[in-house]
Amino acid sequence: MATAASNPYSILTSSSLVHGDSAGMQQGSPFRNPQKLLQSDYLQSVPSNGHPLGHHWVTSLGDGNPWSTALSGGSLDQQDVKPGREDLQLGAIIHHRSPHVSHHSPHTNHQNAWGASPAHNTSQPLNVYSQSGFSVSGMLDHGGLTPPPPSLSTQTLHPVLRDSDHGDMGSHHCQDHSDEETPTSDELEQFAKQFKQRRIKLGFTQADVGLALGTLYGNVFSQTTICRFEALQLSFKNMCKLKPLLNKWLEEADSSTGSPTSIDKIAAQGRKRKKRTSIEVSVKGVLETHFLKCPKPAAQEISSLADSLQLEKEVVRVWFCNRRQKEKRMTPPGDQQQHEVYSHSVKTDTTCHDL
DNA sequence: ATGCATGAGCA
DNA sequence: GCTCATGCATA
Repeated sequence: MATAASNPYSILTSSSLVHGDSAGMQQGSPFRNPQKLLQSDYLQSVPSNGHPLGHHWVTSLGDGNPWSTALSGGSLDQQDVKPGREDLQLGAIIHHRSPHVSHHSPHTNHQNAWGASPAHNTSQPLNVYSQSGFSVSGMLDHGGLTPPPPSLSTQTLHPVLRDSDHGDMGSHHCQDHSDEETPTSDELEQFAKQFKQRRIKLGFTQADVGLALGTLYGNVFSQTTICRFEALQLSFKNMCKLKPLLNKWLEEADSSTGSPTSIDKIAAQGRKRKKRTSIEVSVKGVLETHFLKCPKPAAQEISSLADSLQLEKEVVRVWFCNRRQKEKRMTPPGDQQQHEVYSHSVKTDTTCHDL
């Protein structure tokens, strides 16, 4: 059906012209308390952790072990630097907007869903921009926005789930932080919250920040990523990576307030993208059902599923990938409290034959 | 804000 | 083919 006949190259022009409108609506969501420490189902390979916690981080250790793969994979130290984006290296941080944004601090406290913070984890190989450490109290001097509530997260973090180095890759988690590397999950949560407040206060949209990061440090990020950061919808490692950058931006933005200037106009990307497939709700329901039964269907099963649903196999495959990924993040959309999710069998990750 | 998609790295 | 980071496109 839908082919990429539209305009793959969308030269967006107005994304930066908006007056923080997107920012205004972003905080509207009352949030969802990420309290579903679900997915204990596919933590098949966390047998000897010793801790019964069902945090998703644990599950990560099970099949993917982000700490290990990412560290060795190197996807952490460098992200793809769009070659065609240098043009936007203009002045990204220097466009101030109408300060119509007052404080609204939604502090919808959602306690960090990441109970497990690998305190030992990834000391980012990338540059650590952390030098001033983002003073919490120092940022309140503007509008008197209320500081984040005392995080009632008494559940602190678990000191490490267990070493991730199972002789897979060379040892490297030698985390000797000097200041604030490897923040705790709680710290990340607080930072994200404060970051959002400041950002809005300054009148920047998420997209602005993403662009600014590219201008300042060469790493462009999309509105999506900034959004997910603020919403804590990234992996712990990912959050750790972005935090220093965003922290730096905050400092820059704070010091350069009052420099109304050029808006940036970003160019588009050259990549052709498949038109987004819109899966019907009914079909989604079926997929969900299958997912609950088997989060990791075999290729064969995917095929049959795709066939019965009249979807491309690839679409189904990707759907499951995304679904799994979503489960690994926290703050699962639409869930307020934990519920006993699909926690049953599925120990046989590769062989779930049910349909 | 989020759903579907891409691509790198790994197994 | 999976995970993971990331983003275009869209609701």
